Amino acid sequence: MTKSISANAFPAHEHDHTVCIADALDSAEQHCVAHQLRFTPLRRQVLEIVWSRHAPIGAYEILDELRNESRAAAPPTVYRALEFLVDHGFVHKIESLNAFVGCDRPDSEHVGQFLICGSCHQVGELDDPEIAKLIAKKAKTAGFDESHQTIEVRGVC
Amino acid sequence: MTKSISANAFPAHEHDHTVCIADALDSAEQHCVAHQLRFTPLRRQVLEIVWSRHAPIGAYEILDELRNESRAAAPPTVYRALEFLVDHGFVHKIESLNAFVGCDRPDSEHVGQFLICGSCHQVGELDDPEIAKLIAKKAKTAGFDESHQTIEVRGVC
DNA sequence: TCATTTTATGTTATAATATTACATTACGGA
DNA sequence: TCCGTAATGTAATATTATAACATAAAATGA
Repeated sequence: MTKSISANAFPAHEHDHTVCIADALDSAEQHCVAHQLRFTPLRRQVLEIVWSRHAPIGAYEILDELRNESRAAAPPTVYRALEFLVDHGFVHKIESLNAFVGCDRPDSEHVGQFLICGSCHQVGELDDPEIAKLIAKKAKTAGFDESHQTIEVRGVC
Repeated sequence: MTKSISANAFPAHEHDHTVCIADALDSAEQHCVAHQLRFTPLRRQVLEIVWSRHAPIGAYEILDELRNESRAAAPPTVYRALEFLVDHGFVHKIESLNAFVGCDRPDSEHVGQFLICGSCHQVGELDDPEIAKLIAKKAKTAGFDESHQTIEVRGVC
């Protein structure tokens, strides 16, 4: 591993992004081996496309990329791969953008807490248990049994 | 006013919903008068449709309702009215559902914190400044200047 | 190994959500 | 009353997502 596992928030501007991609693919591969999941060429290819930047990417942009890379692809091709990747924590969906970002911590049971920069359009991930706990507590107080949180914060990084 | 202004979370099962609707329309009207906004018949009609239940309603369901009520309507009719209503805090968009719910506190500068029940499909609103502040603080620590929060919690009420 | 079953992908069509562009109408202020 | 602006009507289209069914590839187990 060439990279720390700390809360990433925003990637440094000068970081070597090829390393990001390689690490993310490696980590996904390892997770799949460990959990007997099939990390097929298509899934790998889609994950690589998602990781091509730190900004969210839409399903149809992914589709275009796949076709550029001369793979037969239609919307279900993309959405099925994304479903797998999201289910296993390799990718998060940003609901307020209908778009997807890579996640490099598939193992951790984290909820996504996203910082979406309106200026550079990158997305940082704040993975703060304190926030998650407070929300769960407040929800419980209101008589609500929480199962999943969506937290997306707009602003400027 | 026949209804308390406390954090509403989930409406009581036996509550008189016609009162909800009337109050919401009244409060919107008052707000519009106070702020010189035009609460047109269309906007009122759309707000009333949104308030017809405590569950989120999609734009095209609203469109169907408008047509049922024999008004000429097309998608932009609905989306423009919704834009006005959302901009002025009479309605919130639930991003993870692509649907809309009424809000009865247009004046307060609250972020929406939504509790979405997977069982009854109603949405409660948790309007907790402590949560908002904690998120703003954590974002700031990560070097992020927050301007808007989207918080949507799934679970069972 | 081969047959069987399951999982993944290919392919076509279509559903659901949202916006653009331009015409028309209604309103508010000089 | 006239003018400028804001709101609405209308047609077309863009964007996001899923359904349904066929084919292929992989895992399982005799």
